[in-house]
Amino acid sequence: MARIKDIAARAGVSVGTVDRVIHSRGSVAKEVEKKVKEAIEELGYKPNLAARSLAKRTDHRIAVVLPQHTKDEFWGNQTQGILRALDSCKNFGLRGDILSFNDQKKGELLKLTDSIFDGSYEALLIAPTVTGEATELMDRCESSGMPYVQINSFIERDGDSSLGYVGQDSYRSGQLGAKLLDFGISKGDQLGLLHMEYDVENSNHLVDKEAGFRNYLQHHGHHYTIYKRLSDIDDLKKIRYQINELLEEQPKLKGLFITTSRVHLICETLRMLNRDDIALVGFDIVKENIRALHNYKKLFLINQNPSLQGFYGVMRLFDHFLKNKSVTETMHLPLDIVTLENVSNHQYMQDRDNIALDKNEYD
Amino acid sequence: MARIKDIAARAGVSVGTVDRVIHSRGSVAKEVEKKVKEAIEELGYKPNLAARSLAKRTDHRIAVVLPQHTKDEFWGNQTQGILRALDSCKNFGLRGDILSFNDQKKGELLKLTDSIFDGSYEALLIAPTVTGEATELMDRCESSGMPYVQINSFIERDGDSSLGYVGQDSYRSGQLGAKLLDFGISKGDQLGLLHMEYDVENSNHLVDKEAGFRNYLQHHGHHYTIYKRLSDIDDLKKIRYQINELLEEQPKLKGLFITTSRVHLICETLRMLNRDDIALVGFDIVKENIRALHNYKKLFLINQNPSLQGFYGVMRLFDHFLKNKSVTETMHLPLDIVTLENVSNHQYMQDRDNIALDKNEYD
DNA sequence: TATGATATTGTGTGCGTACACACAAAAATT
DNA sequence: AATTTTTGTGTGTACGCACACAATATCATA
Repeated sequence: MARIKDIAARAGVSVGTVDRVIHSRGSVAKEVEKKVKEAIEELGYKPNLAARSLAKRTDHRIAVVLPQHTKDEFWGNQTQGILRALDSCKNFGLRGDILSFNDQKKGELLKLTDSIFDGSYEALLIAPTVTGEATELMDRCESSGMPYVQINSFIERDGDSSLGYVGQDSYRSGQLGAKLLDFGISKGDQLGLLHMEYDVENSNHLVDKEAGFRNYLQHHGHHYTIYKRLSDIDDLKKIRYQINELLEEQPKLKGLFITTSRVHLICETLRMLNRDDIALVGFDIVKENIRALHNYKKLFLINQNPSLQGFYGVMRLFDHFLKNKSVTETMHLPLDIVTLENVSNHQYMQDRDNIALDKNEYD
Repeated sequence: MARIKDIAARAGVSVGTVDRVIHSRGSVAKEVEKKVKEAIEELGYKPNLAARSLAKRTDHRIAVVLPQHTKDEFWGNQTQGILRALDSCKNFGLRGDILSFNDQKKGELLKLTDSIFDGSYEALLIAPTVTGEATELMDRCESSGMPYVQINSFIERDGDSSLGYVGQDSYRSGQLGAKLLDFGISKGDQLGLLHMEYDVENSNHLVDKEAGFRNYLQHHGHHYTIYKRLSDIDDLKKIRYQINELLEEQPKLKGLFITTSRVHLICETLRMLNRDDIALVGFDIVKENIRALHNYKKLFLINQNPSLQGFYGVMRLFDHFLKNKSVTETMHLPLDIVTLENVSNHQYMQDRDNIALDKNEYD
């Protein structure tokens, strides 16, 4: 393994010069720089990350901005992945704080602005679920030259500070849901899509899911599909009432695509109505949905790998700071189809994205 | 972050003594050892891996034993994952060589014995597809105290040197295939299982897949299922002949579970026979199967995450050597259901298990 | 030619750990 | 009592790199 010292010898200069070339610190004569770069090339030099992070005196601190978790699920999978990645990076000079905000209230995200930009952070990892406010934050990043990575939701923008997006491909998840339901029903049966969220228009991912769903069905001869929003999405009785109405109107309905993790409520409802012949596709491996998998045979969950989103999001910043490598491409994580038969493996993976990250001998 | 030096100060000893305690090198008075351990506890000391691997003069070398790849797919996904993991570990003192063997011929695996045990390797990562010979190798590991990790196939054994298994859960994949097919057919339709491999009995994973498949169907009222082995699995004409025969015998057959990656041959056959109404479930994201996804609508692939198997297998050895942490539990990777709609994400992931492992600035 | 300014290059130190070695004190042996 | 041996402990160096600083070369100007 070639070291800086070897490069220096090869190029006939000192390690200091090589260092300046590697880090573009300037003050190097052009022909010398060329010689050094050739030496680097010829010897196939790759910096030793262990040594590099050891030699760096200062940590890189990043602010992680996430929506608050609901009480009953305090450690969201997203957070888990982030914490694990941070844990594995801490020996290599990357540290992060999680700043959470209430995404149901306006203005809560922007309240974090001061903390984020008070000088203690070098980068931002953000789940921009609240489009407007998140955009403001990212603009501020641009103007102050602070790199940022988006996870979970994506707001298209092209600034120099952007380090891209790591997250799900909602459009494809819509297609996937359509394919599954299409596969599971018989000729002549009808399909439907159900939004269970308050503010659908302002949630990019819901809009995209619907678009993907429509796209698939249009290309596969389903022209009479039902698209609906539940007005009340928490109260089981009201849900039952609405669903019952829907089923009476649409006797041929045999498959429903629920665009959020609330699908377990529909499982419960349909079981009460004795209509568990209806195939369901919903989202996310959460407690209630896992339970639903046990009770409801025709249920598939699409898992968006939340913990990997967090994990790779952090890793992108790791690459940026520790490897001098800035990835900006979109990284779409796999969409997993989860059933009772494979849910255990997925749970396991969510617990431990990387065994290398596990607590070590002195934990 | 507490360092060894801090522990030493706290315990009133020198760093050398702390080092001896941490690594159980002996020559430490009992009461001193206790004091040091307390200090470690109180300060929450965690070794700095960067410094550790930098200070270690010697690399840990591991032998990776894999079946040869076929010509047209030289870099198996398995190998990819392993190479990536090795690449990311090389700065941290873990190196490995891949030793491959022809698993179609008897005795080929054992020919590697001398190379493995010639003293250049400290550990073994093995895909024990050939049960008998692999067992012999692992026994040798036990008697020489060399740790080993199994990937891909699992041979149950309990020796002190075993670092467990990282791989698929074949039984569950059989259940999963059954569930999918069951979901996709109508009442009264028939299902079947097709082995496309020469030596089914000696392939644990095929036996397990069949068992899982049977299990699911038995519990869901399918009592007339067809189980079959193709005698010729390479020649398309002969396959067509056999399949044609099968379909004539079983007019109600509407779904087939293919236990190997050769499912694309069945797709082709069924298309020629104009019978693409038959739902198919097969294994693995290989070129031919990806193509098949485009041509054959009712096809699902089960992905066993081969590259993650390799990745985590190596990481286990990383933990063992660099973190003094030995995991021995079985790690079953997620079984992904892959369709045309989500295959791109999976391909992407196979290309880059971890962006942290990507080639860096001087590649 | 001397002087200073600037551009370029070299040197030294420390990051946290592992490990070889030196050394002192205590114990065992003569 | 003198010696060897054992046991316990501390010290110093190196790993590869980043960075501060020292040193030297180059050049324009007086």
